[in-house]
Amino acid sequence: MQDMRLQHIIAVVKEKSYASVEKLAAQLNVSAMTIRRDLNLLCSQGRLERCYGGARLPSSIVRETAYSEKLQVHREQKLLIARKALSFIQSGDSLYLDSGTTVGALAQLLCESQLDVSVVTNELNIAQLLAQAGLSVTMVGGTVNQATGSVSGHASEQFLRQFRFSKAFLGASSIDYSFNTFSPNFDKAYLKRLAMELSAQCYLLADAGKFYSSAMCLITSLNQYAGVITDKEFSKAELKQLQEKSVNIIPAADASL
Amino acid sequence: MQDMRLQHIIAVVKEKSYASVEKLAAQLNVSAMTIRRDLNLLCSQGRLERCYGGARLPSSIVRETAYSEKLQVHREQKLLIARKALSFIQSGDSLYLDSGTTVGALAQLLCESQLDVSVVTNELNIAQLLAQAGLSVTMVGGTVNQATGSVSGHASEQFLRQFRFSKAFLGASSIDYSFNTFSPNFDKAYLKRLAMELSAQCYLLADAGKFYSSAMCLITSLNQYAGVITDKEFSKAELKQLQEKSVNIIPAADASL
DNA sequence: ACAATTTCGAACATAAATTATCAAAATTGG
DNA sequence: CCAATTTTGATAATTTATGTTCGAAATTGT
Repeated sequence: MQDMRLQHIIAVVKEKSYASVEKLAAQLNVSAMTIRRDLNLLCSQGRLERCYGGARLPSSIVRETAYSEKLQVHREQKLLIARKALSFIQSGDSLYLDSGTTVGALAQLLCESQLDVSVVTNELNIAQLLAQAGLSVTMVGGTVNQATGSVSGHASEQFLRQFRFSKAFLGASSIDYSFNTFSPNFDKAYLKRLAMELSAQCYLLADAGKFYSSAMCLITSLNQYAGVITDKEFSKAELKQLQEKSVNIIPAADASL
Repeated sequence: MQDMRLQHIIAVVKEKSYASVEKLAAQLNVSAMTIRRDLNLLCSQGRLERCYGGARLPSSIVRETAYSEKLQVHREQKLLIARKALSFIQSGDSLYLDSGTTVGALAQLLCESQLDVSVVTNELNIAQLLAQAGLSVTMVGGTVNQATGSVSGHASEQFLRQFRFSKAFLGASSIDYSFNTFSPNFDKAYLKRLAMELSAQCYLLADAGKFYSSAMCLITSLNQYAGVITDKEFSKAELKQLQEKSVNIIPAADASL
């Protein structure tokens, strides 16, 4: 039943570019609480944006999200994931940090930590952040992507092959029902695969919203990562499936705090 | 509901380039206090600028990065030099933009221009700026320098050799009495020389303050540049000397304005 | 420079929306 | 059909948004 509701909500928001909790609750004959849960779900999937009293279309278009602003979205989850990831890093590691806001959060924590590591990254913001903090950073060369400020392409691949890493921390734009990771961009997907080849261990950082959707380009399957660090809570059925595919899920929120 | 209000306010300000607290309060059926709170919020986000009794469009669309702040020092001179440099660029050029604030000013102007050029740069800020403006940008890979946010080193040299440029715009930290250019860093000096080798024409951008001091590492002599764009006013004796050494000085401030 | 006027922002009060929590209802899998 | 899980609804506690008042600060006119 809730599937219908979600569809309806999306439709309404798309048409009117805004919908209030109250009206949706009346239209759909459910309580406001249920609508809020739906909106929060859709928001976490990036399908719309939440605001006090309702929801509106995601304003992702062109809106100049400064990097630090962008980090604010789902900041708690991302930080939780990043904190967990940080616990896998030791002084002396040679790291590859992929592009993306969750990995960006990890970079921030890395700055504040006293860890002595060498970092290679393909994202301009991350390179800048870490360099300012005095860490040893190498920027991957290549074609700069307008939207994300990351580099990719043939030149990047060639450049990256000169390195080897003890650990890589990667993002992905989505994860489908068969537990494969995806990126919307072929060059980026390839670069991620390459980084995985060059790393002794690699970890996927994925917030709950990344699950169960897919993008154009396949990266790899979840069991290729040494660990998948996520804040998503899995049902028993899901956990069983994941175990069958020998995927190593590392919950972001637990013990270490 | 305040989300809608913010949208409306932005729209009004964009259209009329100014909106008063009073009128907005009347239009939107809320108290003046609420409008003030909204305006202050939008102002803190840099989406508009506050003024007594209302708000107006932000004066510069350029964002408040630490970078563009840095450009403020000697901003007029740098912009004058950059504007002159811009006049040498045509659509179709393949450019190398060196690191440094004066070249950074050129990058800003390049963003605002409608020129269709391909750019390779070794500075993170410049890469980001140009990419956001939708230009075709390639970032040079390599070790990131903590202070400047530029890359250099062996990996950068190797990377750069893959390219050829129609024009290069370079900075220098100082110029001595014998009209040689200098950099405080060996790797950077080498990278600049390399960029010059790979470019059909190269221009030095140097504000008046750069003259008559020296740094550790020699780059090259002034006559190796196709042109030296500067705001410095030379004496007749100096001009004679420069002419003897066949240095092509291009005054930043003149005619074209 | 001074006073009159307007605008501003802090503090409080109130209303609305949200979250957290728990129990009831619906759904699912055997 | 029953037990286990998930979804939903109701309530209280919390957070957020808005309006009002009033003294301080800015602007204007003289």
